[in-house]
Amino acid sequence: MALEKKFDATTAEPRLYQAWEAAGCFVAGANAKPEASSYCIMIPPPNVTGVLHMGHAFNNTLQDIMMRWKRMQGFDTLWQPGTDHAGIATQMVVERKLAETQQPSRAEMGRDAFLEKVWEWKEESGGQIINQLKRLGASCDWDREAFTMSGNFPDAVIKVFVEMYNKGLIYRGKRLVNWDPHFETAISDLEVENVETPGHMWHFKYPLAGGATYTYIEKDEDGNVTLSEERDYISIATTRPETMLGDGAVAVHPSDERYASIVGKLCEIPVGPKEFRRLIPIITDEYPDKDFGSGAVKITGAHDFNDYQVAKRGGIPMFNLMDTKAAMRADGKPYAEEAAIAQAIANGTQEFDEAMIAAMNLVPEEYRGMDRFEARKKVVNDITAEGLAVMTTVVDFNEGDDGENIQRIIPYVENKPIMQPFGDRSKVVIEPLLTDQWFVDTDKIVGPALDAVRNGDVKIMPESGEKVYYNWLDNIEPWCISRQLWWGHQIPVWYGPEKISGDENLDYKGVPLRAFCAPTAEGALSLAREYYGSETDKGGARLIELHDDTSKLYGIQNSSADGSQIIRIGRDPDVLDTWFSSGLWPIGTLGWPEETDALKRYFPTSDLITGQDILFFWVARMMMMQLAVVDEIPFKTVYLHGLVRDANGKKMSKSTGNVIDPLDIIDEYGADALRFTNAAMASLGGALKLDTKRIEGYRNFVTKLWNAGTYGDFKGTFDVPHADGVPETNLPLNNWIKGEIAKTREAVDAALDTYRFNDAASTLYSFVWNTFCSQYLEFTKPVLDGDDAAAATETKATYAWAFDQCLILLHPIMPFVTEELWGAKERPKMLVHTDWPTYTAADLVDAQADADLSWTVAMIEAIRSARAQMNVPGGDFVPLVVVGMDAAATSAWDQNEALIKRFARIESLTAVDTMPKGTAALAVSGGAFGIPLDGIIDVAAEKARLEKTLGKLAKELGGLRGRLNNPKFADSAPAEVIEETKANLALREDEESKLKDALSRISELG
RNA sequence: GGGCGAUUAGCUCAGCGGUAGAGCACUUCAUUGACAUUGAAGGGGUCACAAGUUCGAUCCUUGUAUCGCCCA
Repeated sequence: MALEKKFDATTAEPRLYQAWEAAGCFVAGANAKPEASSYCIMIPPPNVTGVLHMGHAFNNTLQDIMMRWKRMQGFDTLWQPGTDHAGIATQMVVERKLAETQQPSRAEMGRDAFLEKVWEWKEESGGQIINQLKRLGASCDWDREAFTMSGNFPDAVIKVFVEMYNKGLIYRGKRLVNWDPHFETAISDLEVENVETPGHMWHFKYPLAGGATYTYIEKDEDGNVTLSEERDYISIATTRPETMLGDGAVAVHPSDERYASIVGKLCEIPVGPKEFRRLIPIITDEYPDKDFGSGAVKITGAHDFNDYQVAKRGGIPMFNLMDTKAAMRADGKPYAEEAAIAQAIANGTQEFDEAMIAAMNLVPEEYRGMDRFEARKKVVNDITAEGLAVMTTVVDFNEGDDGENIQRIIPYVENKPIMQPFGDRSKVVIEPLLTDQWFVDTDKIVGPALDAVRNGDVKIMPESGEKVYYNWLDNIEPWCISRQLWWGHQIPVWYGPEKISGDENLDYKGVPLRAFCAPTAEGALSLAREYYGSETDKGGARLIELHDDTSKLYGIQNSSADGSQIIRIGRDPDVLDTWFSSGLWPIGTLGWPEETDALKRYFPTSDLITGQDILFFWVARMMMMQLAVVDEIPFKTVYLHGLVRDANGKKMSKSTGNVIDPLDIIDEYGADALRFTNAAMASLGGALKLDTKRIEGYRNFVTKLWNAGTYGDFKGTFDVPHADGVPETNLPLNNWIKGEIAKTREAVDAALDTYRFNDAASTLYSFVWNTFCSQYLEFTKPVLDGDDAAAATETKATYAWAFDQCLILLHPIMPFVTEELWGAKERPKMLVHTDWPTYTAADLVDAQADADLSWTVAMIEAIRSARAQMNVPGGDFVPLVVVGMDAAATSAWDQNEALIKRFARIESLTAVDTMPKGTAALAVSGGAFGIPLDGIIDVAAEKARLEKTLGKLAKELGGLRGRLNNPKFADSAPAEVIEETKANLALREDEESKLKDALSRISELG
């Protein structure tokens, strides 16, 4: 079969991929040797809404290289693919689509109908990334494609929740969480992006209760009084005035002398209707920074994470001011009533509990329903109008009518950058909000995850990743796992009213009090029956039912007409954080909790290849959860890589317009070129800057390989029948290339063994382009074109074999072009399942051939260099002379005379006693070689050339001699280093003397 | 503020105790022999700076400067 002149990636890639799939090449265990060890990679599941971007392309190229390599080696392989349901992202996409197509909104259609729409969307347009991965050549076992909302996976997720709940690793509580007002759900702290944003710091006066005053004294570092005045207020600085309505206290540092006299007193929140102003205590806490602002801070436990801690420590009530859209609350009793109760609490005359505080709305009527940012403006204006803003004096220079300076007194507002939290999906400002949420008690499960890495059971690469991992896990916070969404795994908890202790009465206060956690509704029912007592126990007086409207959440206590009691339990409407289910990806996709064959064979998995940006989101959580659930590590090695950036190192983003679409790249350059580029970029710890020039270069490499194929085809090497073994050879040329291939195979394996994809790629690039094409291929020409039939036959067979080895070794990185070339002759197996070679350099390197060919290559290069610099016309054949040629050189010459003559354009070699005048000298070992150029030599050019070479040599010699002359070097350096240095020196000295001779001879001419 | 990292050729990056490599770009030459998506030859670097360890430092240690990322 004759090869096409060019490789047509566009048509070949889909054809080859189909052939692999049709033959089941990627199925788990395909091509495994009997009794093979397993090798498994879990794909980092892309969002079901995802489209392939450069990061995926990079990540999956590396995984595919490992898979294909291991599969050829005969491991029992599994590359487990699948997608993630991606709670927020998917819900967002479907909601947007409903809006675009004028369908009822999510709220209008209700939970069940909406979920149906999501599933519809998923069937129609979800998972398009899967087909895009195929275009990249990803050799996943698609028969096993998983989805976090399908098959056994949801059951596994629910089971884990229930087990962790029963072990006390999951709890529910009212905590301050990051609230996304756009999606109206809690999110975890990892889903918050803190961005420095221009902001303001306002300074307000909180008047002391009852008009009390104190002497406010400020001192400098030396204790000298710089300010002393009577004040009837305490000055507070805040970036969030709208939260003042929920203040529970003002805090100062215990060592702050300025305020010591008023600690314990009450002050007034200077906002809201004057007759209902609340008084709050001035307390001490370690949190305020004396040097920041006035040193006094307002404590708003329900709206700030630092304040929350202070409020918890100090037993200060936390008043929630906002609704789920982060607008000022509009529910509850009139402000006057609420404020009175709050005042009673502050005075200590009213007891309070969490539920009571949560129900209170301390937003004055005039603010109710207002957007939080509008409310901020209004608070500032109201306080300023009342004269309670701290004022400052500014001077407008030369602005007066007569050019004089004007002094103005204005409110003191600092313009300063503040760290503003944004939702990573919604991009709106996150509001800390006090809500009931489910948490994983990470403190209890973090230990084994840390130990597994510390003791080396799991290795993270690059090593710096381990440090980052420790740092995060050592300081881990509880993980908020409930989301107020519909798309996801609904929390398997049903609520009913709590029993009053020791009594059979039920205490229903409108909030869920008793949780029943079970995998199914039936399970929850039976837990509830057990708890409340069954109907028969109560003489038929009590009936336990499921409430069907989960959005109403909670169990309801009813009494029916006959006096019997009906208790309803209702399911928690919330769903689990997507990362909770992703955290179970390894066991979940392998069929857990069933003891499946796949689980036994492939778990724990081998390598995890993923982006360092999800080390915390995913890797750490998989570690914690797998260890918590099945007490085993999920994988042995984690390979972390960076973000793919553009050629200038900029993050690719739509708004910058620098996004490179991998599918466009595949269309233009072919998947192999993209894959090779990815491999070449993948140095451990390096930045990933993608330059299309580089892709173009590797596309050229694909062409180079193809052309080496067409050369072979042209010379008949594809007529040589396929053979698995290494061919027997006699010609030095063929002996030599076998050794070179063995060295390359070892280098590639060593590189892939240590995940140095870039080393593997550059080894192969350099071998194929330089050694194979520029040298070996060229050197076969005289033989294949020559008269020695036996030599030609041997060389044809060797070329065929050697080229096959190139295809095999390149296949993991460039599967398409290699499979296509492989298929150009009859083969026992497709390349994808061809055995990876195990020959070694020790087996195949022929020392003599190696030395001879190296010398030959050096000789050709030296002659070409001299010719080019001496301006000897390229086509001319010139004579070569030598003085004192040694045995090694003679042997090498004899073996490879034809090659040197052909490729360096030499007509003859003559041994002479002395160099003829006007000879261009060659820096080659084994004798003083020269090209006689009498008459045509450019004396000046030759002198310059020799001097330059001598200069370089002198520098090198200086270093070598310096070392050897240093007695300490001889004492301390290892023997082989000394030997090597000595040998090197001798060689260089010999070269130098020959060149010096040449220089003096040429000088005679000039 | 805490943590992690980077600084090597014009550009993008490898390397790593024995004074430096690749690709691209650049210069010169080559055009019927697998390949112009090419071939041949060549220029270009006190490896950020300073001190230390060492026989020897681009590499190890410490410090400085600049830049990046993550977490507050």
